[in-house]
Amino acid sequence: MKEITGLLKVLSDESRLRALNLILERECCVCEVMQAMEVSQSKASRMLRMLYDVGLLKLRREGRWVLYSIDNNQVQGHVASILAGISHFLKDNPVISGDLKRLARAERLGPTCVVKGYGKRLAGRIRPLQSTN
Amino acid sequence: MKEITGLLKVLSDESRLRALNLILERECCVCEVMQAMEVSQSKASRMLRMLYDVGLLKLRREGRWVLYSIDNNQVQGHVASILAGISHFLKDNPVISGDLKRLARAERLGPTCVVKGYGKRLAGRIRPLQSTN
DNA sequence: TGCATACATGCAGTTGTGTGCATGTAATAT
DNA sequence: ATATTACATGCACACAACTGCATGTATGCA
Repeated sequence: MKEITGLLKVLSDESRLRALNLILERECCVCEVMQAMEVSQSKASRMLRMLYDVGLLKLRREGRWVLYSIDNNQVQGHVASILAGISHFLKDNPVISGDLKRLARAERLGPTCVVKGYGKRLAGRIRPLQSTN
Repeated sequence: MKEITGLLKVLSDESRLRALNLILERECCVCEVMQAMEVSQSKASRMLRMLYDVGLLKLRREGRWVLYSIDNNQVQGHVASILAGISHFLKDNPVISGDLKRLARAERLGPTCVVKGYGKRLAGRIRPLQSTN
């Protein structure tokens, strides 16, 4: 029972749905998601972690990067049909389209890619362009 | 976007999923749901109302009763496949089975059916057997 | 070995959610 | 009309969720 309610709870957040949609497009690292969605690094990391925790994503390390992708061993049967049902609501949505457009331009350069040329830690300083959500 | 997140948010609560499952079994009034789930009248009313508000249920009045049932005009296509996916997680669940068993014994007698013989208002006094959830 | 980078996470503040209690509303019966 | 019944809802409180900030951890490079 907690299995399904936990899954639905994670999926019932717009930001996490947007993040999931990016991963459905292709494997992503955290910094690509934060660029595509224009959110803070900690938020991007947490969204992916929550999707991972309910078994939707798997991860692999590649150098300094952590790459998240759909865990097709887990996303099967009923879970897959739920996701399929959800993803149809995301088609033709301007927010989703914008995310995908920015993802195409995103570079795997980490949190500092948005504000370059600083010698100091910046991860916490990258702010979402709109503060809501 | 709010359409799908709102739907998932309503579905991400165990109690509401149990209530939905009862309505999937058959049309129910509020007092039948409260008996089957052993919850308070206000909680039963609110759960059904929330399922109604996101378009999963329709209602009709019959005398003093308000009967909720699946709104098959709305529950189609992607929404239907999401519900189908969810309902598979509910099969063979002891809580769900208990709800259905009590629903079979439930009578359409209103909130007072559990504690009979009182001359005074009782609706607010019917308490869930377990206070959790 | 020290530093930079990519990601994770503890903490705190704000906001949202779930629920009981009490009461309101609408329909029916006497 | 008045009382009773079935359901709805305002209010308050407790608890959970979301997120920014600051910092921790792990990997790679010079």
